Amino acid sequence: MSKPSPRGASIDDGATEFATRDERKQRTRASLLDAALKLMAEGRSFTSLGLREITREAGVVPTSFYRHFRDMDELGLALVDEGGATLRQLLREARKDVAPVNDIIRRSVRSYLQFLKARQMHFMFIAGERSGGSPVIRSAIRNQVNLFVLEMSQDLRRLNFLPNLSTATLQLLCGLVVNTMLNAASDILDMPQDEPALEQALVDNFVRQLRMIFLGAMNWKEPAPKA
Amino acid sequence: MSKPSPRGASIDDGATEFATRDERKQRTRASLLDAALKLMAEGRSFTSLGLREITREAGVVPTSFYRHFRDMDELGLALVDEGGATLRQLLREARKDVAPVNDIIRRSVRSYLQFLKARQMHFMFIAGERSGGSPVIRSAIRNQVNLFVLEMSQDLRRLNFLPNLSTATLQLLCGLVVNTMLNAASDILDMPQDEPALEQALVDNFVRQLRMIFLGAMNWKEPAPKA
DNA sequence: CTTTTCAGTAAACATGTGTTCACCGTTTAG
DNA sequence: CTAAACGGTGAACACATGTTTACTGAAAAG
Repeated sequence: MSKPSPRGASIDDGATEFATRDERKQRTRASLLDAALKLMAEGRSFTSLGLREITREAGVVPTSFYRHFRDMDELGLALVDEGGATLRQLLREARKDVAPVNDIIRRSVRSYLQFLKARQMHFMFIAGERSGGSPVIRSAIRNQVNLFVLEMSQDLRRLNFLPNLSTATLQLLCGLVVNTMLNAASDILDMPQDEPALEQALVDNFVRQLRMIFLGAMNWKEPAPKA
Repeated sequence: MSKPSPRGASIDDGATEFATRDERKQRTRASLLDAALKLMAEGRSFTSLGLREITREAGVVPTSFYRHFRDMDELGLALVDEGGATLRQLLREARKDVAPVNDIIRRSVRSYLQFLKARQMHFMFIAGERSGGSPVIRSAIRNQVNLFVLEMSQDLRRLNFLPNLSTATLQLLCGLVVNTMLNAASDILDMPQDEPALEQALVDNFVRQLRMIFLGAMNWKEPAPKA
């Protein structure tokens, strides 16, 4: 009659039995974070999540929450950190596919989509709470995204991509690309996932948008610095 | 002499006194909508708003809510309608400033900013709930935004702006512009409003992003239709 | 082996929630 | 002028919420 919790990872993995105390703690911490993400994936905003709701979903008693986070904001910030880590990982992944200068965009989009599917919830969280919800986590997300933009522009510079553009302009370009990326993310993740035709349409549109942006960047003329 | 009101010190507005019943109803309906917007402006997402909270802010008793909306979703959809109307009004406004083909972008941005300030909350709502929160209002917003993109592209066509671009490409361009607009909106509205220097930086960045996009559009080559 | 530490538990609390119901007083329609 | 329609009211309901307090039992430290 054991009704296991509906979470994906089953509770006793076998490994659970022989885990050190600290490992166990990190484990329930992670399941709290996962619970929050899962609830958001079902169409709720972060600010609408309740503490009890999360602990219920995570399979612990409400009071356990306080062993890990002072309040909901702290949990939200932890989620932002995870999201930031995901973004950085995406960037690290992208650094490998630098070889063919030919059809970069289409290639990059392909690996981005792959990454997007693998971390659906993180992207949903970032894209969703970037402009809505609690000011504190909103600004934390903005920081992470700005950092991402910065790193990306540095990568482009290092690759000698559009070498005649100033650093500021490269950052402008990357900001535009990242906005487009995140918009596309929430568009794509919102789709019924059994409609490959519609998804393909969205992806094609995404690719064309990027092409247009890069076309603009390639034809950009740096203004002479004002006297 | 006015006859003494039985409820004692009631503030008559003059206007309130001589309103027809239906006008009064629309008035409290509007104050419910405004209350919701105001609460969101204080840094909450729509899904986190409570029915009682809204009626409290609006100055009516909770049960009155049901005289206007079946539930919170219905109120949310009403807000989306208002937001859509705002967008359409922005477009109508923009149709007037078509004369100088010279520095269109800077001019358009200026009037956009003016509009943005005047309807802060609507834009905050649209930009904030576009990717987060309840699926039903999210998709409603998406509809309104798509409609806006469509109308805008038709306007550009009518103005013979970039006449060598196909309709699909014009829509692509407008989608990109609208995304950039909405992102800029939430960036700008988030700022402490007594920092004109930072705001100017954001606006400049916004203008440059648009320039880059339009540059891309101007250099766009329509692909030959595939055999 | 003993003692301390500490993640998770159980019960209780004050307060907030959405929704229902019968009711009132004015506006509207006949 | 009378009767109906109707926007707004107040009390009540069953239940959910965040947080506190004291407790448990196993892992870690001595």
